[in-house]
Amino acid sequence: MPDSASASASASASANASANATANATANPGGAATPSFSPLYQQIKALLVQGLQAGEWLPGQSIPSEIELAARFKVSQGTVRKAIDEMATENMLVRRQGKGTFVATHAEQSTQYRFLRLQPDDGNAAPLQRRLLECRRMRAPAEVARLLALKAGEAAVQVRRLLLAADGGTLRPVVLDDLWLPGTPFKGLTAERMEAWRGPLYRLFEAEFSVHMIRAEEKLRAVAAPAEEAELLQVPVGSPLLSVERLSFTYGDRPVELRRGLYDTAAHHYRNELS
Amino acid sequence: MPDSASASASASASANASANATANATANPGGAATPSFSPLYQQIKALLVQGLQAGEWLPGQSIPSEIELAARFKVSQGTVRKAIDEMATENMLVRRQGKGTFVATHAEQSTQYRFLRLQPDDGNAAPLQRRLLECRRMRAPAEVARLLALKAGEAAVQVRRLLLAADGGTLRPVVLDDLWLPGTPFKGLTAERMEAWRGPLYRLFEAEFSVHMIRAEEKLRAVAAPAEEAELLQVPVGSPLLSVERLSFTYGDRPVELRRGLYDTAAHHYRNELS
DNA sequence: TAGTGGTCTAGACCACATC
DNA sequence: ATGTGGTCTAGACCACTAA
Repeated sequence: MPDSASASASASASANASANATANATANPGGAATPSFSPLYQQIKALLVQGLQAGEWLPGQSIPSEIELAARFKVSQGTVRKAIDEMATENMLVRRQGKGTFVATHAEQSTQYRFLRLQPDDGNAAPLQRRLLECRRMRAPAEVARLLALKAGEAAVQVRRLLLAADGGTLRPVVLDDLWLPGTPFKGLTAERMEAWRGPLYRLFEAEFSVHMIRAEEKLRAVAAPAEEAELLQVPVGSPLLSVERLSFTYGDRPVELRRGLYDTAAHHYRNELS
Repeated sequence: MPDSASASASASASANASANATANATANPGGAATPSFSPLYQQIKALLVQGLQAGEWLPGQSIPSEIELAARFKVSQGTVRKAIDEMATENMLVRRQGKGTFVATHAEQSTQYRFLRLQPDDGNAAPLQRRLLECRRMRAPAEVARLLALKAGEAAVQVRRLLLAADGGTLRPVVLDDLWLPGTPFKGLTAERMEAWRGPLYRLFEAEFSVHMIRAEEKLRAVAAPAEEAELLQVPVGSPLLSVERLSFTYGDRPVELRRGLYDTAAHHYRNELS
């Protein structure tokens, strides 16, 4: 981003471009130097991400127009455009022709359950019912602390819940989720708060705790249902279940949720696209 | 862009652009018309895909430079660039600064097993051994024919194989794959041909049958190991296995492979990235 | 040194949404 | 009519590769 000298307002990024290019050219011959170079549009992108992280623009709101951002950062509209393009393909921003560019949110219908890849074998899109089983604050177990980058013994919130599908009048459990959330950002999270909430969990996190999930990694395996989980899912002990361990990240690639789901794939499957 | 008069060779894409724009503007007021409009770079992209499909440039080879393509299609370099950009993000092309743009291939180390999301729980990247169990031509079963868009009773090739991991000196089966391939493009595919082949299967398909997989859809579920499959995978009958049904597509979004894999996830997991 | 892709700019015009 | 993103162009210069 802007060169270190330009401490004034909005930091003439154009000057930086040349500065960076030079730095890059001169740094490499010195040995196995740091990469230490990024194109202008990457610097702009970083600034925009900072803005998002700082809450300058909230999910659902629009960011300034390309022209305005170009003026603010003292670059051409095309450069801003390229920065926004990347952020749009990463689902951090959503462009809407004629209206503006908006901060992505888990509120809209289209992106509501974009991290849930489970779907019914028949195309029925009947949304799943939720049933909260547990929600308590505790010290994060070692493994959880490690994955969430918490200090040993730091506070965490543990949540357990069921997702149920309407199956011809009766509700059949399909997913058993265990969540761990870092205690600090999720200070006021209680069972009541969750029970009262209508809508996706990630929307609650956005709206009430300013935590926006933008990316996740999942590890899948087939496991045999343990006794307790089998009972909750109403399947025989030892039934094959799909285990999905998810680590979700927010803006700075900071992990903010660990989730272990057990999916009953008798009438559902996990859909994935490869390219 | 080029004037609309340039109707000469190579399908002056520019002429289309204006034509399309006009069509679009006039079509909409008429009612719920077809979309029937695509920007110039999409038209260029379509032409490039046609070239790939026709085998004008083969996997691993370079396509003409942006400047040359711009001249050929009578558009600006930037328009060609945008077309190539999209194809690169879809993994159809690979850009290499200073060298050129190349047709993607399953030959290179980096993209060798890009459709195989299974990996060992420890980071060991020891490649899997193969063992071919079966390879025969047959009439495609109804379900297979449907998914591969074959006519009922058309010829297909069925392949069954094991993938095994080196586990401290001994080989342990990890994956049991069942493949169905359309008989026509895979005319000469025999067990001997596959046995003799060193390298990824998809590389063989590219090199010997001109079938290049560029995209796939997978459906995952947890299942209990049936007797026959359990024995092949050397696990107890009823063990939980990850079932992965994959449908792979080549250039025109034509399905060209149906694969059903059973993964033993005792020491491996299926990795996925969500965004 | 020449050729390739990569970045950046400036300006024109189109498509869409809103007032 | 105005403002937004979307497309297209033309040209300059940088970074990388290979001869």
